[in-house]
Amino acid sequence: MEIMNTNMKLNSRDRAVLMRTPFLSGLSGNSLGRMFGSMTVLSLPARKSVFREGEDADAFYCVLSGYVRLYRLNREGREADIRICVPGDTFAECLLYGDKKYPFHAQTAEAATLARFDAQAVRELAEQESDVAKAVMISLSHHLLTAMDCVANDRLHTAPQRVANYILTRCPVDGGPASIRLPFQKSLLAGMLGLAPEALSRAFSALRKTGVTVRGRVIQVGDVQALREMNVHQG
Amino acid sequence: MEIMNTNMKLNSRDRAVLMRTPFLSGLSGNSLGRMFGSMTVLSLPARKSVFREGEDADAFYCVLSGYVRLYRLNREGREADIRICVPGDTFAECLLYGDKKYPFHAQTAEAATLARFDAQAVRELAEQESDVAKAVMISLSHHLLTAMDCVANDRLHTAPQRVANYILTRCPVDGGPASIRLPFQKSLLAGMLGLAPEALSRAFSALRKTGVTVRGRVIQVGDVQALREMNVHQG
DNA sequence: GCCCATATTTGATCGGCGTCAAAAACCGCT
DNA sequence: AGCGGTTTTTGACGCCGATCAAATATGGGC
Repeated sequence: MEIMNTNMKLNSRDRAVLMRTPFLSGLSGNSLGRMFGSMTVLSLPARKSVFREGEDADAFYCVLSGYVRLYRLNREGREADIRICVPGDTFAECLLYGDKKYPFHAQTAEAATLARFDAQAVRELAEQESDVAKAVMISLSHHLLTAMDCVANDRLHTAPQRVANYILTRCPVDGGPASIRLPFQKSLLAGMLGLAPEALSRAFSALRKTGVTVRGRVIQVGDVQALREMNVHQG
Repeated sequence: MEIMNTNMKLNSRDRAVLMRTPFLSGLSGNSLGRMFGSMTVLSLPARKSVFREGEDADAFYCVLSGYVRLYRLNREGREADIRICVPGDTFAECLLYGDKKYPFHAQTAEAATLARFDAQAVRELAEQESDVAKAVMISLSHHLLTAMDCVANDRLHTAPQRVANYILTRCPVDGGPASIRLPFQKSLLAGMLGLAPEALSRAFSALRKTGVTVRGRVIQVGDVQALREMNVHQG
């Protein structure tokens, strides 16, 4: 069942996440206050819809904890993830100057806390305060780059390459061995990479010969540099 | 060979295209004048690089005539289109508040005329003039929605479905027969839809049984409504 | 530590699309 | 209208990844 705490006080962790987002980190005290004024906080259980495609788009969101899937359905009901939002991510700001309807579904992937910003209020604020407008532009730019990356990645790389890329983005930059822990279920990662869970699983086993071992959520990389080069020489 | 006419006078057609872009159409006279001040016009022959991935990003562009491909390469040199820019489109505004380097290659697909805007100048202008900031936000929002559409489309639809969708976006909304003319080569359309040219060709022939006939650049649709429904019922 | 619901892996199969090569159609030119 | 370079289509083939089903691993609660 749904739990929604409007005007709930933020706990310190959530508050820290919120202040660190590109959206709020650059704001003056005045703008910040007004942004908080247009904001409410909500907590949702896992697999709960935040909004559905086609609904009136009257707010955008920032993830404070948990994960949110943005996805679309085809006519047969199969779903494809467009983006996985992690703590600190904002989503659906594109509606600020875009459509009047949400162009995709949003659903929590686990229990999540979200900050909800009233679209109309922020739109007006952005017209008046250049630091808010700048925050919106930074955020939109970043998401646009990420989305274009995603298109290129889907079109250029095979499943093992995408997985290797993902691992590399979460590894310390130097070569040598590394160990990372996935912050969420593998099925969520699969969707993020545009793969079926089975394909992700097979991609992991294909990477075994490049020194990648997986146990549960823990991924061990024998040699980060070698993994990077595998991606250069073959698929 | 390259022809670049800095401060060239715009012809009336190009000027009309430029004024109709979301970028300039909403600006006050003052902002408009300053935008023009940071702008130069260039004409390029077909297949000429506009900029390369990794170069310093010091300008963004608006297509006045012709087409520009934004694409990326994988390690084997295969290219994947990220976006095809048509007259009226701006591209690479994401650099305004994003990276310092272009994140993809841009190349003319045929002879093209482009307006080039100095990034630093527009960045400063956007800080001062809220109508410029708004234009940037509108443009970024729109491109973000388009890019997300593209991801969803790639992940959800087969080649014939993507082609049908493309045709439908260029058809009059009512049912009944329609005839459209592709504004560019089929190979460009293929890249736009994330397909090899051969796959596009086969997709067209798969659509024949739904009443789509292709001769050269002319596409005839027997029944727009039927095409729309084909997309509902099966791939 | 054990149990159970859930997540993940593995196997088998199949369709879709990329690639290479060759034939055909197209388009701009004269 | 005919010509020639380019684009598109068609055929043959193979690989990648989706799907379905069944086996196995995982991890949270007791």
